Amino acid sequence: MNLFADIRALVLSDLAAMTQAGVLPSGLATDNVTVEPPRDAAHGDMATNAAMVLAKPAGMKPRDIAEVLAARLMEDARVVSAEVAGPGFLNLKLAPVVWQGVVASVLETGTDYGRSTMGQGKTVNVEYVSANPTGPLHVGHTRGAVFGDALASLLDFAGYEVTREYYINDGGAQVDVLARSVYLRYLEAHGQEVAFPDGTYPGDYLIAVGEALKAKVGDVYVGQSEDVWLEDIRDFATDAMMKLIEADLASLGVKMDRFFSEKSLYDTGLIEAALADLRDKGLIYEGVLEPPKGKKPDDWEPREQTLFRSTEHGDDVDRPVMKSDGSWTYFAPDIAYHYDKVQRGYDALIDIFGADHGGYVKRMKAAVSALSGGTVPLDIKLTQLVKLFKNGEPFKMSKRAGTFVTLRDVVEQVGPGVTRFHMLTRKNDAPLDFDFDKVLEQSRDNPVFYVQYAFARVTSVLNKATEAGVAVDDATLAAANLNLLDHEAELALAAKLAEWPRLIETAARTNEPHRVAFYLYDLAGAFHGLWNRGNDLSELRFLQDDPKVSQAKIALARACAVVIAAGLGILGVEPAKELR
RNA sequence: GGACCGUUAGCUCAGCUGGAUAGAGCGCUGCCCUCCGAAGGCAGAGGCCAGAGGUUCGAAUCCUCUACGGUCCGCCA
Repeated sequence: MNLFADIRALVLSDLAAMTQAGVLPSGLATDNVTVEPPRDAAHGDMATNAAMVLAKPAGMKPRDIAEVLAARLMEDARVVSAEVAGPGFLNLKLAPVVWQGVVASVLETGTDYGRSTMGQGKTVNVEYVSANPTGPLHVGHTRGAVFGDALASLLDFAGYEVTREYYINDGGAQVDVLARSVYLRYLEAHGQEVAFPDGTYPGDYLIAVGEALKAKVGDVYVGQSEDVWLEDIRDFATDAMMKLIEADLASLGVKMDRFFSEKSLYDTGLIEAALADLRDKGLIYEGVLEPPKGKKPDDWEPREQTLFRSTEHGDDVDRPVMKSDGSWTYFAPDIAYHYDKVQRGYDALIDIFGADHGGYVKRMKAAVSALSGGTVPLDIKLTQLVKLFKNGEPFKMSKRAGTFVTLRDVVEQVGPGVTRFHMLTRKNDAPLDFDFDKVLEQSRDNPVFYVQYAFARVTSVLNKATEAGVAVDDATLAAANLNLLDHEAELALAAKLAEWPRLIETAARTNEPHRVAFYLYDLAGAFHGLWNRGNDLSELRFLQDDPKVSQAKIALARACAVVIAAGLGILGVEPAKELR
């Protein structure tokens, strides 16, 4: 149930009737007719721009249309008043029974309230994290992980069929480096003194891998040359790293549906197939690129390479897919991977990259556009840097000084819920401050706490009511006499709940889960506001002497908690029944 | 030289498909704690939405240019 959609449907049906009656000319496009909450609550509950949108094509004055429409709208029982305002807005005031109905509806549908069918079961692949399998995840990955995971849940809630996917970069030189690093740890496990030259990974996390390798193969690789052990150790090490990464993700509550190996692309001929597809479309050629203007690399020399004509699909320059020595560039398996996603039949693709990969957006979009013939949209979301603070002081990370902050560090210090919620309190493309102390602060300016506090207060009210012998299970509350819920402040809070289904659709359409976090903060604020008014005005308290009245008011409180739980569920955060 | 992202209150940031007098928290000023959880509450001040053009009934929102900040720019991953 989406109240705004319901009222919009009412507006459209009245407009159709006006056309029927000859008031409006036929054939008017009503796509741009909106019904939304007015910015200023004094204007009423909802506003429609119908008269303004239609005035020009109908050749009529906005106010003339608005007045006729207003009269018709008021015939509906849900509409108390419809007033023409400003340049031709129609402000609607809705009957209390509408808002009371929202509360009942929330309690009847539970945390599924707001679930949308806008996705129509279309399949969407969300690829995120996709960090190199060479070590534990760090804070930067954390933001991508949280964002991607919340987005996936959001789309699921909005009616899409979502696949969460991780692309393992296990085909390039970096996994060879990993293998050599593990080999050194392996030698170390055999009691040898080793040094870690530049170009190897010295991290402690490989010590255990070296020992595990020793346990598995004994000393057969000791003293052997690289060509003997490289492939085997590479597989072993990559496997170990992916287990580590999966555990990191699990600590944050992220679970992928599928891990896709870059290496598998080489074995299956997918790269060749993808490139053949582009070649058939006339988008592959041999050529020489211009050097980049302004900043010419010192060692630049023109070389003929195999190029993808990405400029045909919106890119700025064509991109090499094969190096001059005949091996693939990094871009080639990327193309093949997206080719595979297209072949799998997804209706839409979403990639989450770190902002430092912003330069790859156009070429990836070009590739998908070319591979799918423009039929599969690819949206790429960039997540900006996370700036760490400790007690207000910038917290510098340094691998060398050992102050390198991993995902695990963050989760262990502040918990997965706080981490996830806080990471979503900024738009994905804006930098984010993360202060280890402030995110745990229990005050109004910490959104995580403020939302949880609202949920905890409701739990507290439910407990008190139960102690007083008042039945407060959801079924009872939904069937309570909600007509008793008639104070303007209470109806305003119910109206806030009515915005939830609409917010879901907006957030899903724009692929912006942070909107959910902001909404929850807003809803929590409205709830606390009503609570505070109860301090001065006892009739606004949730617990009353008359059990019937209590039930009606508690129904409203419980409905807020249900929506908060639903929203937190999308963000992957556990609601807290009590705070200490 | 080019591409992408950003620029909204003193600070940190929201702002829906273009909609009415642009919002929140912090900070500031004033008042308030016997009260369902004061881990605070209420009220107020504070804005040329970076600048300039354009599109239209209407622009923080769309387009163009400029300024400032960030990220990136042939075979690396």
